[in-house]
Amino acid sequence: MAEQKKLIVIAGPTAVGKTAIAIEVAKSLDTEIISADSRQCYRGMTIGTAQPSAEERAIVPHHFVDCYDVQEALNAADFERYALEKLEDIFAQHQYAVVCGGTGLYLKALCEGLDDMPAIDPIINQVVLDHYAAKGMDWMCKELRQKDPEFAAMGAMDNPARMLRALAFKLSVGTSIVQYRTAVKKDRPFDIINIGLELPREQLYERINQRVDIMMQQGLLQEAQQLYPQRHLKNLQTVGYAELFAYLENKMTIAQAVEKIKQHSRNYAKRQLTWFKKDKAFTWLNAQDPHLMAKIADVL
RNA sequence: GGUGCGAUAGCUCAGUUGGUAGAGCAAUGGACUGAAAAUCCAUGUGUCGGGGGUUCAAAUCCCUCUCGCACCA
Repeated sequence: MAEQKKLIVIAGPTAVGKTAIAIEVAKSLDTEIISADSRQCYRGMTIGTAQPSAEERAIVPHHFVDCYDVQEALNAADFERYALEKLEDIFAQHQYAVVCGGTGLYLKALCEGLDDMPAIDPIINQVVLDHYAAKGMDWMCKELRQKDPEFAAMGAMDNPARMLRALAFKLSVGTSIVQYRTAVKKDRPFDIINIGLELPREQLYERINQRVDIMMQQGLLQEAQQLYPQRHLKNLQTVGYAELFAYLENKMTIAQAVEKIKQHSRNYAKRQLTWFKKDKAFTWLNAQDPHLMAKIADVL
C-alpha cells in the first residue's frame, strides 16, 4: 500500500519571506506550489501583491497565481475547489505538495472544508447591496431581525459584510444561513503538515516598510494607474492599491499614500498572525533561522 | 519692539455660564465558514506649555515667563 500523500502548508504574515522558503522546500521535494492568496491570483496585480517572479516560477511551478481577470470575483469556496482539483494532479506525480499563502480563510477552506451551501441568486444579491447602499445599517438590522431572526440572534449584527451575505442568502435560499453552518471538518485524502513562519514583530514591520519602498521603485504607482478604472471592484479593495487610488484622486499626497500602505500592511500582518496563532496545529519557525530547512525537514 | 491668536492623549482637535477632561486617526489586543490584503469588536492617566495668584473648587478667570503663527511697526 502506498504511503499517504502529504500537503505542506506554509503560512505566515505578509513579507515574512514565505515565497522564497516555499520555493526552496518545493524544490528540495521536487514538487509544485499552490498559492493560497486571495489577491495574487489576479492578473495585473503583480507588484502590489508580491507575486512570485517569472524566474521563481521557472524554478518551481506555481498555481493560483496571475491567472484570473480582476473582474472575476473568486471566493474561498472557489479556492477550495481549485486547490483540491490541482492537488489531485500534483499527487498523481509527487509524494508531497506545497501550499503557501497568507489568506487564512482560504487555507482553512482547503484543509478543513467549507460547509456546502446553495448559491445566492446574483440578482437578489445586487438588490440587497443596493438597498444597503441607499438605506444603511438601520435598514439592514431591521430587515434581518424580521426576515432572519435566527441570524440576528447570533450577535454578528454589527458587521455589514456578513449581514449582507446572511440577508441575501435568506432571501434567495429561503432558509437561514445559520442552518448550513455545521462546522464539520472534512476528511482529506492526504496528511497536512502546518508550518508557520514568523519574525520578531519589530523585524517584521521593518521588512514590511522596506518592501513597500521596493514596490514603489518597481513601479507600483504605474500598476495602480492601470487598474484605476476598475478601482471599485472588490478585488481592488486591497492594501497597496486603495491608497494609491486615493492619491490619484488627489485625496492625499504620494508620501502620505506610501505611509498608509506601510501602516495598513502592518495592520494586515497582525490580523494574519491573530488568525494563524489561534490554530494549534501549526509548528512555528523563525523565517530567518539559518537551520530553517533542516528544521522543516524534521517536521516532515 | 507692539498687538492679536494659539499651546489639551503619539497626531489633528473638542471642552458649554469655573466642579480635577473627550472625539477622530494612530497604537495594542481580539473576532471572523463564500467580499477575507475584506469586514468588524474591545482598550483613552494625559505634569490640560512652565511658574504664581483669585476661589471651597481652574484646562476654564488674573499676572508672568517660554515657544509657535499672524498682523502692525
